[in-house]
Amino acid sequence: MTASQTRLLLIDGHSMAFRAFFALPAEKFSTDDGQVTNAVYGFASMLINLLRDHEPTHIAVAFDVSRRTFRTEEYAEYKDGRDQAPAEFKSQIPIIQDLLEAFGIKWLTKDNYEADDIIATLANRGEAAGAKTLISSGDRDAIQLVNDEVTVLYPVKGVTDLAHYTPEAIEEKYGVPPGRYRDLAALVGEKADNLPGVPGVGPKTAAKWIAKYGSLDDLVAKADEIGGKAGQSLRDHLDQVLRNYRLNYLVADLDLPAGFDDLAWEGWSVQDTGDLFDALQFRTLGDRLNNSLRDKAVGEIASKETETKDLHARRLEPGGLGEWLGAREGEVAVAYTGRFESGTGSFDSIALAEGGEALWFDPSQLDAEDDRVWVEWLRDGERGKVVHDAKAFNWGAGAAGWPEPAGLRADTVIAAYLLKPEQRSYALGDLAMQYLGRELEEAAQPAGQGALEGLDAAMADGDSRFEADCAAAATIADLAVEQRRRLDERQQTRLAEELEYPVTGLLARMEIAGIAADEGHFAGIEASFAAKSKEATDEAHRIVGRRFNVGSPKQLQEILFDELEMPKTKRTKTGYTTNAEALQQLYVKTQHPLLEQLLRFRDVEKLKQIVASLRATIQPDGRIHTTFHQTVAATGRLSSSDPNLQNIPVRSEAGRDIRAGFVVGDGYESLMTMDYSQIEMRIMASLTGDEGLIDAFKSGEDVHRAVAAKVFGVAPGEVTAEHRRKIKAMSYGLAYGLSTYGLSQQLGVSTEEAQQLSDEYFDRFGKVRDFLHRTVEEARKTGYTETMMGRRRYFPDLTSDNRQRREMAERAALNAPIQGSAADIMKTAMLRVDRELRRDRFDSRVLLQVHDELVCEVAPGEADRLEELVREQMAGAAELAVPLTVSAGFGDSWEAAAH
DNA sequence: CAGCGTAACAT
DNA sequence: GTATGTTACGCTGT
Repeated sequence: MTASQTRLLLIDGHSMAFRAFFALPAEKFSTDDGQVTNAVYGFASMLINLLRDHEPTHIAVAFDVSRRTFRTEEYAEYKDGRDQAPAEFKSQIPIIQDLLEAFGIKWLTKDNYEADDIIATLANRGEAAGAKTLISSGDRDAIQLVNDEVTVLYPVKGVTDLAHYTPEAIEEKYGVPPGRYRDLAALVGEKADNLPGVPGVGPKTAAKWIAKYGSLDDLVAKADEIGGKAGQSLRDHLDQVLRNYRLNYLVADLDLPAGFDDLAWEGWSVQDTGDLFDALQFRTLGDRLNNSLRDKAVGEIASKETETKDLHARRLEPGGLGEWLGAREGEVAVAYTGRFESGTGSFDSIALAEGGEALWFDPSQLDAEDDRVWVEWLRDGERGKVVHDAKAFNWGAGAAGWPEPAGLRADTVIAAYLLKPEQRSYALGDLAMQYLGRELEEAAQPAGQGALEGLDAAMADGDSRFEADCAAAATIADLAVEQRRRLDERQQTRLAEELEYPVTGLLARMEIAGIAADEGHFAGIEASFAAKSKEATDEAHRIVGRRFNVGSPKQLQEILFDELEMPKTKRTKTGYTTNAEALQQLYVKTQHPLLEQLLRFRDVEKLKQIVASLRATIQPDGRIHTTFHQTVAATGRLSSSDPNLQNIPVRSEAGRDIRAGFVVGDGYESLMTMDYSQIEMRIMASLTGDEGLIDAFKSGEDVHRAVAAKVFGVAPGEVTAEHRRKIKAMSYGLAYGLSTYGLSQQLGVSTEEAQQLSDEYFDRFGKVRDFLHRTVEEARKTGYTETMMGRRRYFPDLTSDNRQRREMAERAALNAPIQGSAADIMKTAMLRVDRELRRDRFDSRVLLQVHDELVCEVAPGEADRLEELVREQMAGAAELAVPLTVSAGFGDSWEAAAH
């Protein structure tokens, strides 16, 4: 490119932003306060590339104003049938316009016209000024503008991969010169614009015709000569084709406020782009700008160390591990690959990185000396480690016979969770992009759950594997630094370092330990559930008079509502609900014996499935090793899967029978369960500071009875069971953001009665109402709620225009600090218990956590001491305004240990 | 036959 | 009305 030449860059802002919006996942690009930024990021990224690669002297970006244009006046259905652009997209357009201003780039709109018309006009002016013109547009209409001086850059994939549409490229792709593209488009139609073409005529036929007849005009004039179905079809749709031809013409002589000279680009503002990128939490675009467009910067670029340091990576030479580790001064980042599941795992490779140095090895190939050094390094808590998914690493370490790694200074998965707890994926590649703006090769993903599978690992050849692993380790190191900075900013360092990171190690041990299962017991109850299920099924078939799938809601609906003509229940998306509550109500109304059998079937079938799935997960060691997820529940709770041991039935007699299959393991004396009583309500009492509620807890009475006594103004002894039931529902409902409607449903009373109960409750416990109110208002202002230990959760929907979304967010915001604080306290308690158990060399151990309950395996002779220890550590896990009481039980099964 | 959404239900 | 995970069914698409 000669420096003297005039080069004009024209961008269709709307269409490129739209492409970016769908190319980048919205959930990975949003600011802490919930503004989605994926389109802005993609657009900025594309813009920087264009500026760097084409060095334009003049630039303009055109935007559509609204869907209504002169084209919709001629053809009302123009661009009809498109989905409404999502709100997450629309909100990004003004930000993109701010971005352009920070870049010193002119952007334009014109009432009644589309962005493409503006572009056509400006291209025209560019031509008059002797400029070479580039048009970046995702709209095919722009193709008609292509000539020797005008090239269209059309997005192929994403927004950074752009095809160069020169006249030759158009000929090649469409079989017509760009000047005839309109003719072709008129015949073929444009789905995106809701312009139907000639049925049966695609680009191939259209191009053939145009080649033969020269132009659309000539083709139309000789339409009668064309034979075949296509020819008839053309004659039948001539009006449509001519309308398409009129509409796809781009107006090239608009009256625009900016002349060609006004489009001259002077450069980007260091200050303004910096401010905007900060606000948008784009970490690396600024550096990319500095590096690729330094000479077009307006303002002073602050000097700064380059973030992408050269990495000196090498493979371990036998016996060299000690020397390499000995040279490390800071914490060492660990990346690993292999297979990991259900409390065990095996490593394929490990890469370590620190200070620009990386070391790679296959841990199964360590020589005796390196193995000794490695084990020693893992054990040494003074040697800091940073890992991406430490829990799975610990499983592998356990399986390899290594000591439990000590000195975990950061886990980049957990840190990402604390920073953004509702994010779905914390894969390293995503975090690298999100926090560092760094692309990571696919093969570099270390294998936690759901990461690199063995097959892929085998396919990656040795060199790419080595490089990818080392790059991953270096990335983990950089990621940890950036995350620590952000956690510091939010004062969440303690939450991370003193709570979440240590919990990871404990969870790994619990998962590795697993809980013993009585397979014989499970087999027995599964058979009994299966027999009962068959009974119910057969009986249901007999009543209906034919066989059908009792487990199919769809078939049930046909039988209940069509054949038996029962009253319709609440609607679901696909019909009418057949859930247990509805069936129960139908039974009350109709007394139909089929309903009894259906309910019985559902009940027993569910239990059967639970038992069957549990049996399937019993490992060869006779134990069930669940996986606890530390980064799934946005409130801070743990979740459990494979199998989920946090939803084993407890309320029904038959359900509790399942718990009897979880038993004490060999070498231990019993199981102990210990749980917090009404922890969420106690937290509420403490957070609200409501004296009445605090009193109720301190009175020593049953708390629901005490609260009911206050509400109804009677002595605790005079509270009826009915009173107590209502108050209990109300108290629990509070923390869920209860509505009077919801309460009335729960209690089976009128909304008036529910409203009255609610009023009476709040009359007596006013501070509770104030607190709930304040929580939501505060969250609306700051954008987030906070737990007792500073765990945050963001609620962008609190200011949504959509009532349903807003109210949903309000209820969740109300619940988050309560449920989340309970989670904080339980995690604290687990660590305290574990610390004491290890300090005093207990053989007993923690096996499970079920939100407000811990299940421990008791070593012989330790029961009394254990109970005292766990009770003390759980009760002392938080200083609340009310006592934090726990209750304990022992038994040789989980069921027997209940209390 | 896999993938996906829905309904149902366990905590 | 909060927060999850698992299962079966039945539709869509390979």
